[in-house]
Amino acid sequence: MSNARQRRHSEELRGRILENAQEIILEEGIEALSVRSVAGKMGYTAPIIYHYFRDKNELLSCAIREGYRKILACAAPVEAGLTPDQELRVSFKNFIDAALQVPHAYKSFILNFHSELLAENFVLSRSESDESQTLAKVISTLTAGVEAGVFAPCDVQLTAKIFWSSMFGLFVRLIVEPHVSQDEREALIERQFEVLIKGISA
Amino acid sequence: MSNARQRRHSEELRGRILENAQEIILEEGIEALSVRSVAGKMGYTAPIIYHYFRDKNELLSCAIREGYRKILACAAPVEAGLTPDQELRVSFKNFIDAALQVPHAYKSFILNFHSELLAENFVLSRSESDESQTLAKVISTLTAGVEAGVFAPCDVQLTAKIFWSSMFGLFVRLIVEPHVSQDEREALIERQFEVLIKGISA
Amino acid sequence: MSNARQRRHSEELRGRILENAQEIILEEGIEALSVRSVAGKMGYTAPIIYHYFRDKNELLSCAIREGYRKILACAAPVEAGLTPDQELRVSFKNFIDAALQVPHAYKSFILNFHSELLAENFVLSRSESDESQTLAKVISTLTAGVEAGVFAPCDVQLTAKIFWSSMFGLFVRLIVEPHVSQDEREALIERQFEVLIKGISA
Amino acid sequence: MSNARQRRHSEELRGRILENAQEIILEEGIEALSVRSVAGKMGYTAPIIYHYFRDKNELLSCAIREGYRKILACAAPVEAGLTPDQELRVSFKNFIDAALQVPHAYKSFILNFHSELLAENFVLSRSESDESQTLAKVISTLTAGVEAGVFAPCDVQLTAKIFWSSMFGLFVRLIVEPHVSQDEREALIERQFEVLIKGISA
DNA sequence: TATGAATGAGTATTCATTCAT
DNA sequence: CATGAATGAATACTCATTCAT
Repeated sequence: MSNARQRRHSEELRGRILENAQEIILEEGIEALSVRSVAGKMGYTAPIIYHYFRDKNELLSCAIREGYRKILACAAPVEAGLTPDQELRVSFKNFIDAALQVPHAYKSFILNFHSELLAENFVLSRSESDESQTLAKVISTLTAGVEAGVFAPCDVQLTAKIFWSSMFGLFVRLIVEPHVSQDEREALIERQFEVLIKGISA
Repeated sequence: MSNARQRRHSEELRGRILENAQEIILEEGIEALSVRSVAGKMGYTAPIIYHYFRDKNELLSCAIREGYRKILACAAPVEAGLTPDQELRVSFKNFIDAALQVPHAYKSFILNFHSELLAENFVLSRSESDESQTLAKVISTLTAGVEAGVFAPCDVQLTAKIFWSSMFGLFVRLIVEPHVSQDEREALIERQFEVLIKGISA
Repeated sequence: MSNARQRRHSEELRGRILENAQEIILEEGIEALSVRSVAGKMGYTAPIIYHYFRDKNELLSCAIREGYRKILACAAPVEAGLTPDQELRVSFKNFIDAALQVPHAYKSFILNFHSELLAENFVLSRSESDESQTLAKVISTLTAGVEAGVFAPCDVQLTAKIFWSSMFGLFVRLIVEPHVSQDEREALIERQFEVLIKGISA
Repeated sequence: MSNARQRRHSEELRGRILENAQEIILEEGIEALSVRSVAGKMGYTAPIIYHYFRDKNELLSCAIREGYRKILACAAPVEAGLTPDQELRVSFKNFIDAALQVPHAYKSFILNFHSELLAENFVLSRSESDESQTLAKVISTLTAGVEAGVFAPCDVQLTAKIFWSSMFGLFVRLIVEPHVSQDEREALIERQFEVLIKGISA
């Protein structure tokens, strides 16, 4: 068999390992992930993992990182033709709604402050030239709003960060507190937007 | 006599165990806490722990709960004679400043979503009659502000919650992202208050 | 307080320890008996046991021995005026019926072949002058039967032993096999007597 | 090739573990069997056991079951051409003689009322269609005897059971009481057969 | 008399990891 | 490529026992 095919096969297997690891994390929690549990889930035995990952830690890091990316990718794109404040509201609302349908995933991936992962997802401490994807859209929407005279002139970078972190706070609490009714949740999200939007309005 | 002294000794030892457990959690992370690690740290052997705690879980819960209380106790009380918005600003600012001096503690205790502890610290999902201490002060200040005509009339419960969770979000990010400069931090806190206060003002 | 009273108290406590140990054995099985479990059951702490028993083994031996004696004492005395074969039948029947009402007790005490206990309850290997209580009555009844011409002349000692051990075998199986219906049990006992009595009849 | 060899090796090792477990049970009693004791006896470390047995209980069950089978296998087959009563006498005699040469084994395995094993060895409570091997031969011999007019007509099932349990009782006592002389033993066995056979004769 | 403290030895079990094959 | 064997180091937990008080 050709070298190339082997390589493809090899990468594919590595990918499958990661997928299985993510499934275990989601379904049984992060401490249920063991070298053997992931190998066993795939019908393999433990040592095979070491062909593809140096040690358990590498496997774990990669799995969490990928899981995190997958989740962020879920954030639905926003339809065009909205006013800036609608845009902010809709995009966050979409994200939260999507997220709360798989709260487990978020608890495992977003709230897992795994050291290696953390550095990759800084939001407050990035330089302008290196903005996180997450933040970029907020910034552009805010800028548009300020230019349109809807939002008061301000340090857009700074404002985007506190907007984002405010929403993050509500988001985390909603994930972490399981007994908030749907109505209550809607009310909280709505009220938070109301306050924030009013707070940044012209 | 002996009885009393023994009892005091016993309680003191229990306390020391908890302190050592908290230190381990702080210094090495929560998964480094084992019955033996805490006993060993104190120069004891493992079984003695079971004199004071039914099992590891009880030890863990108590340690986390106490750690959490210690931290909350740090939140400095606010001086009198402030306007409602100043009061909110000062109390949160104090809390964040105090917290950021022991950021490790927060990562371990506040962000440790240990199941047993979580239930005790729900903020969003409490009924009115059972408000969390954390929230109570926010509510009373908001109410005072609304009555004074400083804040716009609103659902005070709801608004307090989103106020709190917004601050929580910023707070978590500040803990989690270690490379935010003091200036930047001040600016973020200031801006967030600005927006929130404006958002709820009359 | 007087020496005598102390002594009485001491013996009484020793007795209570044994009773509690027996209860544990009966209710939770023999491997549930630990120095601490028995002390705890009495509201005491473990070390007190060592005032009354050298070690756990002594406690265990004594408890089993006493339990065994209590059980044997249950064997109801037989009414007078019966023919020898009736007497045998009735006395064994009584014993088995009584025993099967607390099968747990038997499994724990009679079937517990604890080395020290065993020696005290030999049935086959006693000398004539040292017959076990258990056997004595069988022997006297057999003797009476032989003298009355109901049973065939024979080595009464030997016959008593095999009579006893035959019944013991049925008895053990009935205790050990829990799914024998009452009817089936009656039939087994009846048939066994029939065969044995016929086997020793004149 | 390698696959086959490995498999053989694997099964052999499993077998060796069981053998060592049985030896421990025989020599030191059943409560001396621990995962580590058996591994240690073989020069291995404990975890290897878990390659071959799910947990200690599986190891224990297998070991006891195998031990039991080995013992039953010892019961020598009976030569042909005997009368029914001779057949019964000889087969039981053989069994007892064989058994008493390894009395320890019996104490450990036959008298070990391990829950899982027990169910497999019920004798009294089996249905007709599901007779225990142990009982089957007794039944067939009895039937033959009844048909031949040697034994009195009777409920053969029932009679076989009491015949078996009577012998079981004697057998247990002989194992449990170590100080019965060979002569005495012979006499007991002989007398018991005499009585039983007379008891069921036509 | 009775206790609390403390321990040492032991239990079953899990896991990451290595290595020869 | 993949495995089975094997291990060392953990883990939580239990228990009998001792000793000073």
